[in-house]
Amino acid sequence: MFGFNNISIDKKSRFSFPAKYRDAFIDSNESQIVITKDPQYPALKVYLGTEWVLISEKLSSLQGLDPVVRNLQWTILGNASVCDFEPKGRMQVLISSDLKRYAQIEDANRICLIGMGNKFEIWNQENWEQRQTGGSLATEILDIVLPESIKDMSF
Amino acid sequence: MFGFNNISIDKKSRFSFPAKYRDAFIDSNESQIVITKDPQYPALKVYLGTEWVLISEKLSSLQGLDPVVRNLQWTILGNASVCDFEPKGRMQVLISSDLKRYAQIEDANRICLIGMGNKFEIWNQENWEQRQTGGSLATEILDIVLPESIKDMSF
DNA sequence: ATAAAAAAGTGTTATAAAGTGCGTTAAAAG
DNA sequence: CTTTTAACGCACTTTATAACACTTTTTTAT
Repeated sequence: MFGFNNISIDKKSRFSFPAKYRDAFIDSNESQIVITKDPQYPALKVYLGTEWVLISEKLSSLQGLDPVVRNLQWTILGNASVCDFEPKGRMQVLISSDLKRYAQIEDANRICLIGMGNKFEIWNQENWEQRQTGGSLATEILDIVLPESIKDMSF
Repeated sequence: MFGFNNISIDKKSRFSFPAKYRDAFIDSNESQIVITKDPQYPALKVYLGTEWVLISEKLSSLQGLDPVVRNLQWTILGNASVCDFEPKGRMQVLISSDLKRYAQIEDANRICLIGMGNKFEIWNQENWEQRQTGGSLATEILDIVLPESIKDMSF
């Protein structure tokens, strides 16, 4: 599941996955999609349900009394939106207004959906272009030393 | 049970869980909800009854002569408020005035309910936003070296 | 101590907003 | 030209919340 897609988002804040990914979803028997905040950029992460189980279980098992860990738990777990998903149907997914605001796509009727292998990212069109041309965004949120416990995790 | 929810709290200090969590509550056969203080932040922890049994039993079994442990026991166990809860009904829960004061939501008519997997957190809206945008709150209550006995616990 | 008043808690209903499902049209691909 | 895919529009369903009525508990005054 790779590649760049510029897709529409309807009045009710739904987008649908491009048909080219359908077989991959069917193969891994997905019935849920999880969208959450990217901890570093004003963008969203989109996980397959099966992948989400692994990530969320690992992250929530970490010691929350460590403030850095706690922050990541808040960002990733605390903003996750779980959607039912039918790979054989329209493959539509709703984006909550909070997540839209975070990714700066509140008023957009097009977004960028980028396939990154086992996950996707959703970007505001201008932000994505700026990133690609080497420009830096105003908001790079997580700029801190990571504790050992999460150094081996990839989100 | 993940994700951010900005929900209303009525004049009588009740809130109701968003409907999207209903199935999870029904599946794990919940009949009680426990609300207590967060030991580090001016926020509340919300546990499912089944989860609370595990946490409270483990925490109360720890050696109370250690002042850090003792403090956690006081905070978490000593402020717990158990509510009857019907997953098939309105899923309403009352917040006591003590807990409201602690979380700085005494006069609020909206709160943030954050799903963190096996538990929820309740935050005052401004505090939550400040936390998310990297701002630090005046009160980080527990900022000390943890004893071995609780390093493997996650609250 | 008792009655009245106030406060706290419980439950119901109505309505606007949010979310879902599906058919149709438009566009792109083969 | 035919088939598939993407986008749009509309109708229906579900959900959230405010308003109201009623019960129980607590407080106050006599």
